[in-house]
Amino acid sequence: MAQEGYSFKEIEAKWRKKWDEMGLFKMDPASSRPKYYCLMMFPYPSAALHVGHGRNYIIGDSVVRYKIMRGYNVLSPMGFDAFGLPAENAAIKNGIHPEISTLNNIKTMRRQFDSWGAGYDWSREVVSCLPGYYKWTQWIFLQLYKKGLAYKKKASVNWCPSCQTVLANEQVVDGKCERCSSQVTLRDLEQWFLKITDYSERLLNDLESLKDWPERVKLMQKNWIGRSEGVEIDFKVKDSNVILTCFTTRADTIYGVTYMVISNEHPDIPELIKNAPDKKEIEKFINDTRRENAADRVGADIEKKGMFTGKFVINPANNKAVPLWIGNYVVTEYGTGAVMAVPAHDQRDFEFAKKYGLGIEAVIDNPKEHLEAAGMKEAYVEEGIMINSGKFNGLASADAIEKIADFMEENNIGRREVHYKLRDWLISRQRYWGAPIPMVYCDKCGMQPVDEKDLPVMLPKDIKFKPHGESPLKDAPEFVNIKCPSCGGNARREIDTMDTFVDSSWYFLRYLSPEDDKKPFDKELVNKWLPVDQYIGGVEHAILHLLYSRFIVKVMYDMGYIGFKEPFARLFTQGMITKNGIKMSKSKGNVVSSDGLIEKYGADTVRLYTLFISPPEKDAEWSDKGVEGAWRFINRVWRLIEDGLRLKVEGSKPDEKDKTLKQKTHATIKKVTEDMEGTFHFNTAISSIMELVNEIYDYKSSQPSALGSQLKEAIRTVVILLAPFVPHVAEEMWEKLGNKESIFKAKWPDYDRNALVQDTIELPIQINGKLRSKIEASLNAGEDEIRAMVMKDIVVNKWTGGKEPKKIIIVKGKLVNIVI
RNA sequence: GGGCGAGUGGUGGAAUGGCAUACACGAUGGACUUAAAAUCCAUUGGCCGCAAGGUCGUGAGGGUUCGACUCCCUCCUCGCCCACCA
Repeated sequence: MAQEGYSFKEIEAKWRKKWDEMGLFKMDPASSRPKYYCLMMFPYPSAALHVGHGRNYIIGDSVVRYKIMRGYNVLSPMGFDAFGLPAENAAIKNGIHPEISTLNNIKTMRRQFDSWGAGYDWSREVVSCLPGYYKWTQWIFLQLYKKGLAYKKKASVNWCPSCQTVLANEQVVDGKCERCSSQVTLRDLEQWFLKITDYSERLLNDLESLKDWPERVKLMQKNWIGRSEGVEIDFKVKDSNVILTCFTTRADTIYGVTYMVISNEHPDIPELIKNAPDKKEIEKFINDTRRENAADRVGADIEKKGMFTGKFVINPANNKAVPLWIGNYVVTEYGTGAVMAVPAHDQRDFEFAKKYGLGIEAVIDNPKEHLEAAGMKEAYVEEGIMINSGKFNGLASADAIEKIADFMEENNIGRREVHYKLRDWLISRQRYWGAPIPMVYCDKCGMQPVDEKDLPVMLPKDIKFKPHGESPLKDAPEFVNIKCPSCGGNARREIDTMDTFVDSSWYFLRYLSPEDDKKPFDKELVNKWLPVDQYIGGVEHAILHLLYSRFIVKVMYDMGYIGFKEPFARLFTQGMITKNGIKMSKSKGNVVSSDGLIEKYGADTVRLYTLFISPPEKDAEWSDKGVEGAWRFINRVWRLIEDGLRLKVEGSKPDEKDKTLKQKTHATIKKVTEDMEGTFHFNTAISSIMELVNEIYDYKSSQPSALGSQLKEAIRTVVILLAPFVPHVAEEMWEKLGNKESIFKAKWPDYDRNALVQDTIELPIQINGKLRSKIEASLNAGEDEIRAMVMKDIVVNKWTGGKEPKKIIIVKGKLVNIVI
């Protein structure tokens, strides 16, 4: 229990007030110190935060405080990603307007940030649901529209029947709605898209420039963009004018094509089947499988289904006619929606061919074991030697890919192409609580953008929250009905709002001039402060949020609004805190309230434990007992200060104990500094400080009366090194040690290289067996003694037996081995 | 199915080629106390041993090396991301 110990309540309140007064977290625009922009992903405002949330902000705050101590002019802003579904869903349920609940939650969250001691420059707060912000989200939409990067099309979209809204592909998890877990269905709606696919290549290539991003995140982005090089090949449909183009990365298998299969949404289907005798059946098949596809985004192991169209296509490589099928396993949006099927060398085609009795023709031979098409149990997808492929026989398949591509291009039957998995970004939401899309529809003049000077398009406040499949804005006539900006006649507003990922794709630019009502961001300021030096957030945003932000930044760059191409120079993704092995959530009933713990132990204890629990990029299991340990440690240091104040320093005789303490002190500075600069492994930084504290206790108990000056330095060092982690109590201790200024004005200590123990010494020497045993016999000798022996006996070369040892291994002062 | 990561005491974890288990939690015993709390001290991987000490030990098996938790190969288990992307 926490009743006996330092009085954290007073101390924490006292120093928070001080920091506020001294403007510790206010960025100084006039400063000449080097800048450091440390950005936390701005949160969605939710009511009750737990220790898992706390971890994110505590990590960020520790970095910020460390950088302040290192003399940087730090920008550490905070804001709120305040539009979004939960507030609107709550409004439907309990009738409280989203704006009211959201602003209330923001208030609560600000208080909780405070309670963790997390410091921000609140004068720069950004709240995405306020008109002063979403005005500029709308402005960004208009810029994209101007550039032809925003367009509308009818699209088959994921529809959540429960939320009554459209979901992005990414919001569909295992065929279910990410938020409410209802089964997702398909719907055709006119939707707004942003043309992120225009930037596929650059979004991919520029990943390389992001040296300080976790490889894992870059890989996820890379896979998401999904670039593949291949060939588009034209197949003429027999007895028809239609030419079907398919995309393949395996042009080497072209001679093995035994059928072609197109998606059930392929645009040429009506033309292809218009005279088919079983047209009705085919149409039924198409409708059935489309419905299944929608329901079965689960993916896993859907049964492959297909139907013959009655048509044949001509393989341009060998002029053979092969049947044309419609299949449920062809992805409409990828490539051309048509696939040349090579059952012998593609597992999916193999399964399909087996099921429907289609031909299997081997054209790549396995060099290890000859392939017989008849006996194949699965497709052979590896490289090999070309067979049954006309003039390409005998080539290695990898070479044949190039040769056949050349052949296609020369004969104008195909061409090299690059395709991406990345799809355009669907931003329309049939929802109220988001930024209205600034477009107008006039019966006479058609669709047109809202004039920039008329922004923002304000969200009306008086709204009925009754889901009916369209935006609630439809029921706000004063919003919908306006005069056409061109002809002045009757016109309607767009009633869809934007995906909140649009809001969050540019907020980091707004922090530099949050109040500016003339422009979204200040070119000069953002060019000075961005890219963000350190971005910190959850790995769940590793793909979408980061990709969208990178996209918007590139567009702004292309339009000349900013001078940098990537928003975030360095990225850190932290793990979440679990309890009983699962993520904390109200519904699971495993939430550890941070307010309660802070009440009991104070913010510093909660911070220390949170940082100590595990390396911050990993998930970590919460333990209430562990908190007690952190509390004990802080009190242990606290007592050290109080004792230290009573000590009389005797400036005399530094002995062996002083030397050890000095070594430990400097080793600790080195360790903590390296962890702060590099991996953010606060857990090992803190444990090394704990070791130093233990060392100090040892020192004290061994020399209770005569205490050297080394003790003072060690204690002072402990306090400074602890400051980023437990700022309040560190300040208090710093003051007790007689310092007048805040510890955050103190200089972070440099370590003295000479004071450290040299870890390993490698000496190139010669040696024979006799000396070896002699040295081994003195393994416990000090480092100097071993070295002396080496010098005396070996360098003089008296023992050389013709053998040349590679090195002597001495680890931490002891001979470990002799390499001959 | 593909990609990535991880597997170390009772627990969280440390060590990235050099004393395996730092630091902390928990546990056991002790000191202090009328008692409790707090604090301090000792022990805490397994096995053998009264002890000194010995021996085995980082998911399993093999390899490289004077030396492997660490590097390489095969396999097992778990986690995350993607998933019919031709």
